Parts: sequence; structure tokens; C-alpha cells
Amino acid sequence: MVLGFLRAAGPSTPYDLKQMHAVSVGHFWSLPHSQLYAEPERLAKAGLVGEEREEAGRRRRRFTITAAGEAALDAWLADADAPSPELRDVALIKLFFGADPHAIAERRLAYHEQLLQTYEGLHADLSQAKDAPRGPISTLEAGIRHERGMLAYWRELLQR
Amino acid sequence: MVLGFLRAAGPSTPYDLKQMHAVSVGHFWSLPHSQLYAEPERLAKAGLVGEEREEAGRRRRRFTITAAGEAALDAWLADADAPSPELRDVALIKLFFGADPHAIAERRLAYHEQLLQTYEGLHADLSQAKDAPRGPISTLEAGIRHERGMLAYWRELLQR
DNA sequence: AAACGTACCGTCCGTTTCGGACTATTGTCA
DNA sequence: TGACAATAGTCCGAAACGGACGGTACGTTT
Repeated sequence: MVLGFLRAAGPSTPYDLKQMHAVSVGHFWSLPHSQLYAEPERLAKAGLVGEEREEAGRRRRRFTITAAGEAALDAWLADADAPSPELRDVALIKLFFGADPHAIAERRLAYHEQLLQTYEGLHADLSQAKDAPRGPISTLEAGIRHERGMLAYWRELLQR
Repeated sequence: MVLGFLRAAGPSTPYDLKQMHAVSVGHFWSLPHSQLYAEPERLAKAGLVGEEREEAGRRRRRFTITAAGEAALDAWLADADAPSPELRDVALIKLFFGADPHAIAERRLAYHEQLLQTYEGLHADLSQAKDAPRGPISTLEAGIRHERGMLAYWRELLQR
């Protein structure tokens, strides 16, 4: 992910990465921002990114993807294998163990409605952009479909 | 989760927990089996479960939920709040960063088809059971809906 | 020009989880 | 009786988590 952002956005600070993550991948794969400081460091140690640092003031660290980094990223992207996906939702776990469906469903409904709107907004923005990158649009569409699915599910559950 | 299993299934060894987890919650919230050995230990320290152990042979540890444990479980179940759900799928991340949709979609299609069948089988079994518990059925239905959604999504992606 | 609020930006650290290697026991069928 | 599968548990290094905490830059307001 870090390599991906670095290639797509050019040289970035961990803070930049954090911003990019928050409005994209972060919606379905969250992580503490501290990792976006630790990970580029590891990648630097492995020679996959280069690092330069401001001497004064903010002392920002700016990371740049190297040729080796691009190769590693491409290799990863070219591998169609991926670990099993997971629908990590503790609301479902509570449901499983007998929690009151009504209370849970109401909360989730509000949540998913909100998120769907966000996604649809992002999608509208992206779709009309000229240089619209395929990947992010497709991912968003997965998100939209998923949100609609969950919405329908919780609504059904409410009506019983 | 451990408390939930312990209440639903009665006294169990970590190995039992592992088996139960694998065919239920494990489908959307995986964890290494080592945690099902570590967690009951923590719960025991907190007085939420009781522990007894075979002296010879397998030296099984068998855990039992206590009254305090049941109270804690009920409190947790009664709280309709839950952390944001996440659709953790690295295939989507690869897609986001520009991987070939075709290759990815084919793999995922096979995966989701398989899983959907598994879920439908479980659902059929559960539905005809007399004492069918509500929770697991509902959760399964969420899984089925989700699998169908992902299936439709990857199929669409393939056809472009 | 001082005070304030708010982004911006980074480090640190204890706790938990991950992921799998490793070992041993018991049951089963050839 | 020997082999293999299923059962059962321990251990440990590496990684992720989750915030607390501290500092800088900059535009408004007073």
C-alpha cells in the first residue's frame, strides 16, 4: 500500500500517506497512523524507498519509491493471489451470540446509509474527472455495492 | 466470543473453541488458534471463566463460564455499539493500485462461489433443525447476501 | 502585535495479535 | 503393528494496535 501510494502520488511524507489512506483504502482497511511512519522506514531499510529529511522546523521525512520498490510493487500487483477476504463486523458477532437484532440493526442502518452517501459522492467526483484512474473507481464500486447489500440486510432484519 | 461459545456449548477446551470458531465466526473473523489458548487464560484471571485441567495424558484444559462471565457477556451483547465494520480484502487493494482486474476477478469468483455453497449448505442444515438458534441463522444470511454481492461484483468486472 | 484555534506533523511505548513452528497423544484402518 | 489423520497444546519472534504526547505553522480575531 505504501509503495502504491508513493508511486501514484510521488514523493510523500508519512502524513501525506495518512491523508491519502484515510479517504481511500482506509474505508475498508484501517490502520493506526503510527504504521505509516514505521512502514516506510522498514521499506527504506529494504531499499524499496528512498528517504530524505528536512533539517529544520517540521523535520518532515519525505519518501520516494525506488526502482526496486516499483519492481516489488509490480510483482505484488501481478500476483492474482490474495489472502481470504474478511467481513470484520463485530455487530455480526453479537448477532451470532444472540444480541437483540433490532437495536443492532438500527445502528448499522444509520452507519451504512451515511457511508453509502460518502461513497456515492466520491464516485460522482471521480467519474467526472478526466484522468479518472480505473482502480479507485472499481474499488469504490465494490464499496457501494457492499453498502447497499448491508443496508438491505439490516432493513430486512428490522422488519421481522 | 469465547464467552459466547462457552455459554452456548458448555464447558469446552481451547481445541473445542477452535473447532466451533472455524465453522462459524471464523468465516468472517479469523484468528490464530493460539489465541483461543491465550484468551480463556486471561478470562480466567479476570474471573469470567473457571478452569480445570486433566492431570494425565492430553492434559486438556476445560473452561466453564462463571456467573460473572455471563454478566459480562450479557453486558457486551446488550450494548448495540460496535466498532466500524471493515471489508478486509487485499484483492480490492490490489485493484485500487492498478492490478489487472481480469486475473483478480477470476480467482475471487471461484473463491466466492465455493464459499456461497458452503454457506447455503450450512443454512439448509440449520433451517431444518428444530432448536434452530436465531443468531447463527441471521449471521449466515448476512454471509450469503454478502457472497452473492461480491459474486455479482466480480462478474461485472470480468465483463468489461 | 498578541492571543487563539486549528491544521499540520512526528515520536514513542505498552499491549495485543499474528502466524506458524514445534511437540506429543489418541484413534483408526490397512 | 505400523502408519497416518485427527486431536491437543506450547511457545516465541515479529507485527499491528491504539493512543498519548509534544511540537510547528498559519490564518483570524481582538
